[in-house]
Amino acid sequence: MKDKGIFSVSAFAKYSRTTKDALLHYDRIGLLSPTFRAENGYRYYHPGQLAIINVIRTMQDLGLTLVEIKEIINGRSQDNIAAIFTEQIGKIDEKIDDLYNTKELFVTLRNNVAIGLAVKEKSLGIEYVKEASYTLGEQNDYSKGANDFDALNVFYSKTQERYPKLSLNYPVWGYFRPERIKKYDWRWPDKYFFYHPQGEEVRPGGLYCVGYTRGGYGECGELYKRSLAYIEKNGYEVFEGAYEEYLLNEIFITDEKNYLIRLMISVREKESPS
Amino acid sequence: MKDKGIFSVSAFAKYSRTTKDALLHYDRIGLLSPTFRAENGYRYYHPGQLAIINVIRTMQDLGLTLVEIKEIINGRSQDNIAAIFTEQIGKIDEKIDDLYNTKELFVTLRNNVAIGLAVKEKSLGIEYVKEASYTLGEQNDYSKGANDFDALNVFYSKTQERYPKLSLNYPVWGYFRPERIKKYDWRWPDKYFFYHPQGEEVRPGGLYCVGYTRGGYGECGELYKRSLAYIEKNGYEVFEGAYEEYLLNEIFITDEKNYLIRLMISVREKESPS
DNA sequence: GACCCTCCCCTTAGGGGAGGGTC
DNA sequence: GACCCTCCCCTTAGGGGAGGGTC
Repeated sequence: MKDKGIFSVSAFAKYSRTTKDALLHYDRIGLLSPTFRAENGYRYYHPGQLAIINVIRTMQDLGLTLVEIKEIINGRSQDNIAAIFTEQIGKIDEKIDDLYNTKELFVTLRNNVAIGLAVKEKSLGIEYVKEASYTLGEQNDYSKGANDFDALNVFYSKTQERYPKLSLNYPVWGYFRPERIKKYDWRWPDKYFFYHPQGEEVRPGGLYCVGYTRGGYGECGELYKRSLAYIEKNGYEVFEGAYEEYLLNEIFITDEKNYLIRLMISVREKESPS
Repeated sequence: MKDKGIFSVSAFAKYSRTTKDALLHYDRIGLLSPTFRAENGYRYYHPGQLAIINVIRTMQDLGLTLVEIKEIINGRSQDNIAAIFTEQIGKIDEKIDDLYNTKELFVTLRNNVAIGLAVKEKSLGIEYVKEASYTLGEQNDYSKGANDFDALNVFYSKTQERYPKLSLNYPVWGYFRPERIKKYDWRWPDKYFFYHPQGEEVRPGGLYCVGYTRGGYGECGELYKRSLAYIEKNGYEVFEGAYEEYLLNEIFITDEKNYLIRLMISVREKESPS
């Protein structure tokens, strides 16, 4: 039965660049039924029905569900359709925005791996580090028995308030004030921070004692000690604070005692030689 | 039981910015189970498990399914994760691209509505029209009993070959050669075309007799006749061909006999006065 | 042999109860 | 009273058969 311009399911599927299953589904939910049914139950479509397929496809691109499309098709007019287009164009812009944000995160994370792979573990030395933009939290509050988990939660909440669209999957790292480093007190960070492209604070550039090691969260006491000894021995002193960063963390490494840690302690040359 | 750093389901859900239902689901499918279960069946989570939640969330952003995430988590290393990031960054770029294409289509369609609403129906006149980029198909082949549906199918296939990423939801319009217009033969278009930003052909700028009317596909014979009479009466003649465009089609209008049609016939001043 | 039909089961990532126990 | 548990049912847009008839 290949009458001119009359299609069976499969033929119409091919003609309209859909699948047979999709057409059966549309028929089932009453979105688009064949123009007539033969006595044996065979479905026959008219080529003009391609128009409806196009409408459906366009609406699907707009992100609407088949039920919504069905409603729209029975009641569409140039005005409400135009409104839908305007609305959806806005949504597309938002999605593009979100994708850019996600991409930035992934690029950041991937760069960390690259750094992690290039770095010599256990290496240690004084170097000049450029400034970088980041988001730095407020001083953590450990009173009333609060621990670092509570502090982290506070940091997350406040950061999300400041940057509602920012992914909280950026790795969070810890800042330590110079007083605490000098006192060998590096159990819990003073502030949390993370690097991300929209960061409005600036991690100062300058001289840092930069060292790497492997370990779990908070497990780099040995590296602190080595760094402080190195700083002392080479005629420097702790200056503005320390940044403890987990370049390869649980996202990349299974063994939670083997993350790659970078410790950067801000230093300056000692004024009066000891 | 609010031991320091031990969370019940709901507490851990809040801490990890998920929902209780999601955590139950993760437990069910073996993606993330509580560190221990009390004798009464209560689930208790350790704060360190937040790391896994972060991994899951990041991977979900990457577009992976929970099953894939489960596999990755048991076998992740900096190398394979880095590869996944690189791969997904590519996919994000593609998605952004697709969204831009969809957006362009929607903007085009919405602009058609705007034109449609602004236009005076039945208006007719000679005006200068700027050139525009579009994609023009080859001459349609109506031999061997082929009809316009077949021709359209050919046009779609070839266009998709040329522009694999182009949405075929752009409205397709018809071009008629001058000879056919003069012969009052405007049943089936000579070529199909559609306007879209990547179009590589150019619809020539110049003088056109531009008219509007309401009707179904192929139902603007009356407008052709009126236009030809107008052209004749005002000392012009048909020049390069005609463009028949359905500004408001089935996407916007339910009544298939009431689409808004624009007919543009290329004209020039007659050389020898009749 | 290729195509059509009608069941019927299956997939993702949870959300929403119901009914009964627990902090 | 608020929280926890275990079933159990539900959602999108079809895809994939099985079993039996039809061009």
